[in-house]
Amino acid sequence: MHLQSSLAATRTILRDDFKGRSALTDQASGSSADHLGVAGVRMTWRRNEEIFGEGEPATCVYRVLKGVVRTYRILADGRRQIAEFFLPGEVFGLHARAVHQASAEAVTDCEVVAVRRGQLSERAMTDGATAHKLLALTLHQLLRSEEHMLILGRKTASERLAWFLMDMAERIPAPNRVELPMSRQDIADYLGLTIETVSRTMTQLQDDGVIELPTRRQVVLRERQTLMDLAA
Amino acid sequence: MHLQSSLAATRTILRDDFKGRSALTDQASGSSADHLGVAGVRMTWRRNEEIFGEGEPATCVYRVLKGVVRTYRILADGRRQIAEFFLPGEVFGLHARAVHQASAEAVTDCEVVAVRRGQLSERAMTDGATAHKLLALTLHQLLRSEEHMLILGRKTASERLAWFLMDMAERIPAPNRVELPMSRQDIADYLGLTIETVSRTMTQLQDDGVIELPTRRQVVLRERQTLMDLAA
DNA sequence: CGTCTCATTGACACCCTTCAAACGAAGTGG
DNA sequence: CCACTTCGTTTGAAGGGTGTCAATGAGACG
Repeated sequence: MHLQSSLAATRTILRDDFKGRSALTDQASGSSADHLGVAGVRMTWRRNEEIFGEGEPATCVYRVLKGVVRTYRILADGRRQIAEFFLPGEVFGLHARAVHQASAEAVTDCEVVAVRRGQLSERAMTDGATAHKLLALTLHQLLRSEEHMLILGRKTASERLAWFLMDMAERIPAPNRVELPMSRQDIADYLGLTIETVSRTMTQLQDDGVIELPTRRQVVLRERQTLMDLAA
Repeated sequence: MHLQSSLAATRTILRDDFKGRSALTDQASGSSADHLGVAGVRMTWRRNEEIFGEGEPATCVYRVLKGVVRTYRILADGRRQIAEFFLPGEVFGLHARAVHQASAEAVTDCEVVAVRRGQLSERAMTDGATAHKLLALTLHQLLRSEEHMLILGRKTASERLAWFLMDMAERIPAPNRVELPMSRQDIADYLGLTIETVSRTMTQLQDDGVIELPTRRQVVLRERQTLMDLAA
């Protein structure tokens, strides 16, 4: 668990070093952009920077423009569960309470549009279409998290990884080749495994001819059907 | 896995035997009731009866009046993950596209109010308050499922069980005594464990003096703090 | 008192984790 | 351009927590 503890330490450093600064640059670079029919502020975050933390007041809802974001929960001893990765076009920060129940960080350098929750709910109150859209986004997330639960509760390491690869392949439209934006540690924390198991399972899938790993961040899907069967 | 397979078999039998019948009685006993500001139909279901199945058209949103409901997903080989238990007052059936993505069954004999999705979304379109309520319910579910993910991905058997017991204790208001409405198999499938591990862990907690098990369905919380610490 | 279902307990196996070391790619400074 | 460092990843060996298989036990019901 010391790996994750050091990760947490890194995070704290990053927060202290850069957060204030980017908060400024964010404001500076903040050209207005449309998001759910509400004017939003464009913001940029660096790799591993914290976007919001558990317990902070939830002021905004975000949409990813470029890059990838992770949301997660963490235990006192460093055990981390990544709830979701958000790719360009996807919306995160939808939370029930006034206070964030999870943390969000930039997996890669990224650019997002932020919309004030107040403005959004105000608009939703009067505009049925916006309310509907908001509900649809939330339901989509709920749907995904229920599938995620099945993965975490009932699937083996290779099944989890196969599901993950197929899911990424669907979400990043690219024929039989997936560029993974996140580290092995992120994948492990997303799938409820250790980094070693992720690595070993990757190698195993490669040895079986199911996938190919030209570089550490690239995966070639050799036998889609095998992956589909595993992921099912 | 044969235990779960036989469970599946039992379910099929129950579906074939009773579903048609209760569908009739449901209509018969259907007195109108209020739910989310929309008139609903009161329905009753027997223990282990299927309320809706994965893949069926999603016609209704439900609210529990009496009894307990479980929603779950199941794999081809019988592995089952229970997403949530719904207690009196709680709402289920939200998570849906046109077709249900999970199944729902009665854990105990139960009584629910069903509201047509069509009517509900129609009302939500024009009434901001209803839309807001609907969104809040969905966000609450999402919040719970994210915590559930943390449990499934990162916690040990005793931590899972402690969390489960504390959660049930909060939801069923009763001082230091929890009446479990569901079987060990249900608990196992909710927590991503086997029935044997649930049983062993229960016994262990009892041996440690943390809980007491007067009957199989009753749990006395002896050391709430210990449970809280484990569950955290 | 039998039967059925569900729960508990035991013995053993195994998948995944833990601990540890080696490896490799990327960046830095000489 | 090459050592050197650093961080992330891979690989190995060993151990443990949970699963599997099997038998026993305990309520519920007729």
